[in-house]
Amino acid sequence: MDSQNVKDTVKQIFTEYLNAHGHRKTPERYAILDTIYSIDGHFDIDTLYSLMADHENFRVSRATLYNTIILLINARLVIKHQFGNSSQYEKSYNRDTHHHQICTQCGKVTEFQNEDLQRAIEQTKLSRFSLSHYSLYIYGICSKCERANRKKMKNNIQKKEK
Amino acid sequence: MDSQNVKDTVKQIFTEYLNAHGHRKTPERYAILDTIYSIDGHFDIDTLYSLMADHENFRVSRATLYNTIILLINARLVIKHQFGNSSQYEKSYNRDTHHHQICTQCGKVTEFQNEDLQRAIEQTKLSRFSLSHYSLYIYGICSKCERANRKKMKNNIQKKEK
DNA sequence: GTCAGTGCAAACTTTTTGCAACTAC
DNA sequence: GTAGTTGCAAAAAGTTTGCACTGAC
Repeated sequence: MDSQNVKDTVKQIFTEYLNAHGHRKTPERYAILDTIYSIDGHFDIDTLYSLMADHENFRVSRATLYNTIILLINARLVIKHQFGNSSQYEKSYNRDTHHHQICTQCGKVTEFQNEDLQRAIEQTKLSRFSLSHYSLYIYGICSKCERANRKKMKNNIQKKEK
Repeated sequence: MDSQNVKDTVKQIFTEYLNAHGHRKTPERYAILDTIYSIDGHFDIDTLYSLMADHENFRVSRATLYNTIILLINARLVIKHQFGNSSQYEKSYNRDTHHHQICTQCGKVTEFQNEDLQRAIEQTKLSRFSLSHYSLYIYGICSKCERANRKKMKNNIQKKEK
């Protein structure tokens, strides 16, 4: 599915959601949805705010962004993550299931896919709970920080030997 | 291992950590560690603050709690979660690996264990990344909210029929 | 004695809320 | 016309920071 096709489809899903829940179909809401589906990867409210002001030339208040994102989450078109300080979001329609690798040192988030893992999670029997979605966060040290640490440690030892 | 035994062990681990990193061994730090290892399940900074003031009769400032928690996380004695608004923490030494089920409606967090799932995650090959720990959050609707929703929906239909 | 650590309050950041103005229906 | 939405500013909530004081080493 190409990008425009996805945008049209999510627009339709959102319209149905708004209708079903008696919400109004405002231009702000569609502009926000469109912008979000132009973003690859994660974003936070501030980034979205700037993106809309700069590129789409459509100014919406932060309050509206927060309000609309809640609707989009309920409509299953956006998912919310909470690594780092501010909440991060990402589009969820037509995206491959993926997991997150987070470096505890530099905070860098990397996505990866693993079908076995995905299958294992989805096949897990949950008692008295109807699953909607899930997030797996794997914490550790990325190779870049690992290298930096080794270098640092080496320097420290050399200093001590002096 | 009984509770006192665990407390003694983590105290020892913390002491080693503080020594190794040239940090001071203050009474505040040990009181915080002790309180955390008296708590079952999750807690946030505010809860910890109240607990220490009320039960331990040991007043520490929030700033110190934040500072100390970072040390404890680095010493692998505490892990941090970020569901809901405020950061949640839990002790991590001598705890069984578990996963989290979060109700998107009422926010209730339930823990569950599943060895197959645990094995699948731990066996996942990660490229250029040294794993330290992981969190799996499963989102959905808990049975309680599910029931409430059904009831609500039923009422709505009855209202419309009038 | 020195400097890391602490408490306090102020600052900062992110998110929520109240209210007047606006507009989709 | 009316009630749901929006923008704005203020408030709230959580966390960080600056600074003077304290106490672990």
